[in-house]
Amino acid sequence: MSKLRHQQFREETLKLILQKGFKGATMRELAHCLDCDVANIYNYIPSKQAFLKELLFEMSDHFHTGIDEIENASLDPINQIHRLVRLYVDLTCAFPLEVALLTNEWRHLEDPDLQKFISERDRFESRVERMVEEGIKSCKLRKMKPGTATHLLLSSLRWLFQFVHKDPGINRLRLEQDIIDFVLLGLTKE
Amino acid sequence: MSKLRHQQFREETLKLILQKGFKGATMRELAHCLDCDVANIYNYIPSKQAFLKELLFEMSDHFHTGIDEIENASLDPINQIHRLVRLYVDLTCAFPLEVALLTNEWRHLEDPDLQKFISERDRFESRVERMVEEGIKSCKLRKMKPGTATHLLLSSLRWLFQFVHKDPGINRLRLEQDIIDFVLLGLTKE
DNA sequence: ATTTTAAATCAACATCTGTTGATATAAAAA
DNA sequence: TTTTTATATCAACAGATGTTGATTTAAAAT
Repeated sequence: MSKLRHQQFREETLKLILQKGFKGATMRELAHCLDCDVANIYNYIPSKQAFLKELLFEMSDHFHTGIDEIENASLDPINQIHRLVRLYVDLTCAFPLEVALLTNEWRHLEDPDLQKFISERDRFESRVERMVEEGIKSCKLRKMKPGTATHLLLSSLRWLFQFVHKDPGINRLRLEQDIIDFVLLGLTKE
Repeated sequence: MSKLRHQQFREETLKLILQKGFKGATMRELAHCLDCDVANIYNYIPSKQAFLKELLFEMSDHFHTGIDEIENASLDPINQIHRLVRLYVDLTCAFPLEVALLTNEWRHLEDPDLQKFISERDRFESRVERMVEEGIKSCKLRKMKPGTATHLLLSSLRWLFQFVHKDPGINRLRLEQDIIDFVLLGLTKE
């Protein structure tokens, strides 16, 4: 089992799914991209659905592990958000196509995986919301509804993979700083 | 041609597409939702693809018309961005499911419609970027790469329909203000 | 009352979908 | 060398997919 071929397979598949969506990316078209027969693909994965499931939960775990570390570092709210942004940027730069999958294709999971995924996703958002709440309570953050603030924060981060996809050689540190500035300071000159 | 039934058809279809994605929402399942026969649906639309196409370009036009007005009002950059946020919020509150379609399903268009859509979308983003550029040049906005600022701004707005979908009775004016504050001032207390 | 239009139903189509079983070749391990 | 393992190919299936044509019922317009 050549790791290299596996890697190439994974990348081509994710590229095609990004372009056409999970349901739109057919096994036959994928085989054409990989320049092999359809049946051959099943030497790499048990099924299309299993491929989706594995990658989604793998990425979900990465995010949860990352936020574990942030929680355990006992930082003040501002620095927690710093770290959260950095987590998102780092994961997106390391796995842009996988993050795109996470954002776009989770609804094609089948029950009970779908329900499990949704609850993990909700749990992640709750953890972020708790940080934001802390920040507002301690007056480090501007007073606003924590739910709204959390959604806006995460919404800003969700399309990061497009940056990285368009420009793979992007300066990660610069990107991190720009996003932190946007999220914390907004667009206006203070 | 009962307008009411048409409206109901449109809404059920969009709801199903939001839940399952365009390709995942099958005609048969849709028929089941509408409690009618599959063939009957074709009294309302010429084809699934035509339905997608019509709604996407309808929404795209709404956004362009909105930004036309903003450009013609000769406002300063800050107020232009105010108005842009309001445009997004208003359209999302008026057509939440259609905005979701615009965000999630455009890649299922077929050529040449797909190409046309993409170029319209790029044009919209360019128009926003021009506003942001103006703002930075005239020192009303913080100095940063206009491309990054634009993407972050639009990214924050893109998931608005989730707010509205979760809570249809949401206070539109309050939402507008919260978003404007986030986008312009960020999360921190100045 | 008659004509026209909309809305619904049924069975059926051609095509595309993911997936499999049997099998052959190439590479690696013993 | 022999044996095992990874990789590839072929043809095929069972089920799902969007869509159609012929036909009927219900409503609206004249």
